Amino acid sequence: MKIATWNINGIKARLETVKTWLGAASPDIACFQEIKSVDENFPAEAFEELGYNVAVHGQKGFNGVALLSKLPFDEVVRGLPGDPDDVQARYIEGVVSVPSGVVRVVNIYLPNGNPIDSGKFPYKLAWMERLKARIEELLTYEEPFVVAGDYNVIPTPEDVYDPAAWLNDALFRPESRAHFRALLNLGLTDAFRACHDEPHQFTFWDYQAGAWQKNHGLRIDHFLLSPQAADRLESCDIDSEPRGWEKPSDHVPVVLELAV
DNA sequence: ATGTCACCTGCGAGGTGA
Repeated sequence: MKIATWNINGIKARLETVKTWLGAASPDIACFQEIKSVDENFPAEAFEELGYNVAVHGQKGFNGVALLSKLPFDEVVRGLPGDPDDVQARYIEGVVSVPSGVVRVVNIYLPNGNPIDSGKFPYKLAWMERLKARIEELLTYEEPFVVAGDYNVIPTPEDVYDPAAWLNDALFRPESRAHFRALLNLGLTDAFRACHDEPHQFTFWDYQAGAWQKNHGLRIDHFLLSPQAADRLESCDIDSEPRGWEKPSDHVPVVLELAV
């Protein structure tokens, strides 16, 4: 089973690009972040024509996540549990049945957290604590699950082109990295790092200052796997090609293969 | 590098978020 995650930076601006990539890569499940659309305006029909079931958790103007699956959803959860006052659309879960049982796919758009002297940074860290609590709950099911998405966290200095330049950014602050490590310490596996040890493998290049041309990138889009999913890991790769296309997202897809 | 892009309001260009 092939599962993809991609921050598409606006479905309205990216529909043709996304359809082209889906047609070629043909993942069984796709996790999109930053759809920047309300549910009603998400072009579900365009993806249904490609053979996908569609589940959306959107909001007006920014944020928003969507799940596409060639298999029907047995269950969908919208919104990260733990704070009824949080209105930001950054979380959706879907469960599908596979020959070996079930696979749960958690799709997240983790808060950016900049600037660090604003309320956005504590919101990010609190969101990560709520995510940890949800993952602890899912671990009790002892089932395969993947937590895919734009984490807005650079895990290590090898995951950024110039660590010194990013020390005071919410994506690389020690607090953000510690919260990310706390997820790994629950027993989750960083799928990309389980498959690749080369430094400077990036999933995001800023639109500004020729970042793509200079390979000034970050690795901030991740798959974290439960033990039962990690046992089924076959491959995890970054597809950087779409970053060079016309009208690209600033992120590229990451693709995971699980034996199910 | 003050470097770019997408979306909002609302119809022109500035604000927000990344």
